[in-house]
Amino acid sequence: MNEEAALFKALSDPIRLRLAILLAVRGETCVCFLAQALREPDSKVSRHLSIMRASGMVEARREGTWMHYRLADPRNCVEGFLQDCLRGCFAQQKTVKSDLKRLSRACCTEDECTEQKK
Amino acid sequence: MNEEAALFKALSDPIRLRLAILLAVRGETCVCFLAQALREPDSKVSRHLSIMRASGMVEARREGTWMHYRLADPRNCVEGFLQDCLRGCFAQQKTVKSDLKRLSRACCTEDECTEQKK
DNA sequence: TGTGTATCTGCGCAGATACGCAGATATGTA
DNA sequence: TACATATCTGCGTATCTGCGCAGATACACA
Repeated sequence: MNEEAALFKALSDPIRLRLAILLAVRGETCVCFLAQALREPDSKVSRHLSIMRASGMVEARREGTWMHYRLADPRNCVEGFLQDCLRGCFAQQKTVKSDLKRLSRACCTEDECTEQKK
Repeated sequence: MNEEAALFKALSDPIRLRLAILLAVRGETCVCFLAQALREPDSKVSRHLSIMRASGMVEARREGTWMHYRLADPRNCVEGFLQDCLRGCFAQQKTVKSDLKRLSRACCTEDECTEQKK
């Protein structure tokens, strides 16, 4: 029960919620792009991502100096519901739309953009 | 965005999560039965319920000395997802099963049981 | 080896949170 | 009015949280 509560706690901070939505909508993304999307300092974003990682909600993959974060595959019913919720409920949210726009712009001013988009 | 985060925060404490599940599964219930179901003191349960109420997630109705709490009707997509999650994901959870069993027992040792069950 | 970029972490502070306990409040009944 | 029941609230304390800042770490490349 504490583990489930920890999942909700991982989404209980506005910064973390925005990060989770971006990862849910856009898929794997590296820290610096997320920081630009949210217009928050790297260190703050990094710290929140590590909190989310500790809850098991996100996973990370290193590629050179970049760390790519993504939502982990749902391990149970609750995580499935939450990810559907992140993807389905927030697209029209004003803050989220701005975040997504800045994320696209950040990615596309970088060389690895094409690679980033697969 | 802060309002949505507040919803997750309301479920980020194990006591509140258990309360929300009971309300989702069993419907309107009064404080003393919830306290017996969780085996926690009334004052603690009452305080957590008031936190949930402040987030808009639950509503209360007074009937004599009893206060009946229930999940509020979903006001948006997120609240809908969360309530479906509460109802759908936790039924088999060990703690939840115990809570539900104690809740049934508590209701049925009281005169207003029949009324409680409608 | 040294330099630069991206990311993470230790620290101290301010404010939030959860707790138990005692007492206050609201209501019903006599 | 007085008393009982159910619920809520104020208080003090311990713990947790989020923050900015500075510096540490990890990696690529020369």
